[in-house]
Amino acid sequence: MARPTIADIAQRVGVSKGAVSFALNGRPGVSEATRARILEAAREMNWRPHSAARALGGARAEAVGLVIARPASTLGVEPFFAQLLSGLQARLSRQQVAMHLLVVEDSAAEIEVYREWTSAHRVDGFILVDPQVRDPRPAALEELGAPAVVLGGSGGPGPLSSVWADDREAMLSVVDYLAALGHRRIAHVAGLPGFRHTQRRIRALRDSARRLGLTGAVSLPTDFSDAEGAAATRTLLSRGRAGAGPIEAARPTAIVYDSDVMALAGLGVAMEMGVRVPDELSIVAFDDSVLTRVTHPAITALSRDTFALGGQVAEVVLEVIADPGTRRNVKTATPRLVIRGSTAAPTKTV
Amino acid sequence: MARPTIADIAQRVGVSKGAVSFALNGRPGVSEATRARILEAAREMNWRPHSAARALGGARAEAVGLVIARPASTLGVEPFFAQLLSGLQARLSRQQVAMHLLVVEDSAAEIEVYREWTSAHRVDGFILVDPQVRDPRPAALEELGAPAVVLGGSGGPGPLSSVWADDREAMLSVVDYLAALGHRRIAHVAGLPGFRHTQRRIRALRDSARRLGLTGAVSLPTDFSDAEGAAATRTLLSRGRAGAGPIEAARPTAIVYDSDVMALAGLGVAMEMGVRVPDELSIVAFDDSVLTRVTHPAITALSRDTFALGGQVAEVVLEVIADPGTRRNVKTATPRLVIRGSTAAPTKTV
DNA sequence: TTAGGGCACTAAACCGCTCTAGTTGCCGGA
DNA sequence: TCCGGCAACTAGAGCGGTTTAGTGCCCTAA
Repeated sequence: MARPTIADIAQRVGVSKGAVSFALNGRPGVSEATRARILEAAREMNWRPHSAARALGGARAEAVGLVIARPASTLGVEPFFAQLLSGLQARLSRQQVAMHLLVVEDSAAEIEVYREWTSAHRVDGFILVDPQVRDPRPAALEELGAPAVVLGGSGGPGPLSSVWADDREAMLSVVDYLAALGHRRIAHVAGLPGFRHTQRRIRALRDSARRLGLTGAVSLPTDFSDAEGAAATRTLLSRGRAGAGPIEAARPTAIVYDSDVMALAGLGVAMEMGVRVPDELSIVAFDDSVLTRVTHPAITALSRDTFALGGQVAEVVLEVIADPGTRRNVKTATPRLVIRGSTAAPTKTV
Repeated sequence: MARPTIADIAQRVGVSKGAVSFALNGRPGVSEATRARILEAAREMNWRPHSAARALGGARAEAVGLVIARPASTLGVEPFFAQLLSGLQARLSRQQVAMHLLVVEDSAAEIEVYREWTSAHRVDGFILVDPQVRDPRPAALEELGAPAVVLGGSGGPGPLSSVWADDREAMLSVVDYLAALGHRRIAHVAGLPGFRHTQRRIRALRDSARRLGLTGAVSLPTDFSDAEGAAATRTLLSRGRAGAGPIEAARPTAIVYDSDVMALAGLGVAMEMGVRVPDELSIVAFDDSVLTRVTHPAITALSRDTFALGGQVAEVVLEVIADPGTRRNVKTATPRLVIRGSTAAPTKTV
């Protein structure tokens, strides 16, 4: 038999479809003896449920959706995403919940996919990543009534659950640390300016600089690619070369990078330009991974357990799916600064 | 209205469900005027197809399945996987085909998931990764009649399509290169011994060593983790320290690593042990990524376009799904050796 | 004039499962 | 003895589509 259905089982055991359904789902309505016979027959016939048929009846899809609006090519570069995915999987697969994954062009396409997957009962909930400054997606998800959790959501208003880290506090800890070492000119190679967390970091740096009286604290936005990270570094390190620019345009003694990949690229540029790290330039990465640990010097980084983060996100999305009424707002541990060889007190040459 | 169905559309336009179905699927059977009215109504009512309902009727799921039997925690470490995923996505999303992703414990669980997803019409085909030496999975997929492509399949017998690279040739090119530099003692920190490609590489090294008359060519299997890579390196570099071991046990002058992560770990160990790279030890990675490019010295590596590889795999799986009769056996470009700073002629100290 | 064919469309079965509204048979109590 | 109640089970509608077997109707050609 191609694929046995409950009707086949019913026929074989000599009961009705309904009885088989009850038995297979552990529902009352059949005697234990009959249930045993049905289960045995199902096992023998190698029966598997047809989730599409169940979905039609309104059951769970046992899957969560993750739609990413980034060029697919950048996904593989960021260890962050892979780690996150791993963490998600680790938690989800414990309940045999799969992940439906799609990479799209932009937010509009992303919303359309939300629509389709929701109408089609293809997933039970969504994980929304890369929250933006004026982000149309949360409203769209609300309208659809789809359970969802925002990763990196600031925990602002709106009924969506979120899991987020305190970027502001993290940035402050970096600046404090660098300032304590004696750095006065701190630059920031930021990520995409449309991202919420990029904004939060930029603002934190600016505030912190004002408070500490640092001059020339500057944030350069990029697209997160190693290419733009390198370019930004080149720009920064070329400053004040010819000597007499204003103080703001003097070469920074420390650079904070919004991702490990960019920090790495920056380190490469520094070496290439003959700028010694950490003597002439301190480097801090706003994300930790294998990458930062294996370079020489190893890169001081804000470290967090991205794998665990994935697990937390999965946990919350499962909760929200189980009980759509709940709203969780989980603040994860603030990334901890791990001091490595790429940072030191600036030498007093300039 | 919560979610409009074709019945709602039919009622509104004043035609039958069948007519609506024909119109929405571009099938003949309705006049152009009616079709236009139906499409307009569908648009206005914000109708979306219900894929579960379609799946019940036997239609495509517009998704491919990827089940990975590895600890989820290792996924994030290997840039390879992320890159592959990106490449897959890039190709699949062009046709709005999603990916159904699940991480499981072992091959048995993997096969069970194949069963379930196939019976449930959840996916249209599978991508099978990490082919093993005596692998039960291809047979299981054949039995299920599920379209599938094996990534890294040797293109052996069996009706499954495959996409693979010539590991043997690649390994030969590495050994030839190292031998030409003057290396005689070449070690190999291999991956999981159960993997086909690990076996091919081990065999290629052994054959090559015999042909070139190299002594003490040895392969140490690992689990691909940086921890085991480091441990293997430590073992190798500790050899011949006290002096008078047999030649086979002397310290190698070159180590080939089966992954970039392990090569990185190995480089770290060498530095830590005070073994200078490349003077005292040459290092080659059997996989290229950001990782190998950013270290100092940068690591000589067998480079291939993993992103493109993902695209090829996606292409083949889409083909096989479109026409289950076809069997493609795509040999990808052999990884090309990119010479960087981690390899040099051995110094004649030993 | 009429048979025949094609077009536009309808009615209803069907996919596999769930779930509600019965129906049957048995048991205990009045 | 009869009836109510309950457990065990059945019948069948329904989920949202697709698809097949019609059904009129109009046009054309003999």
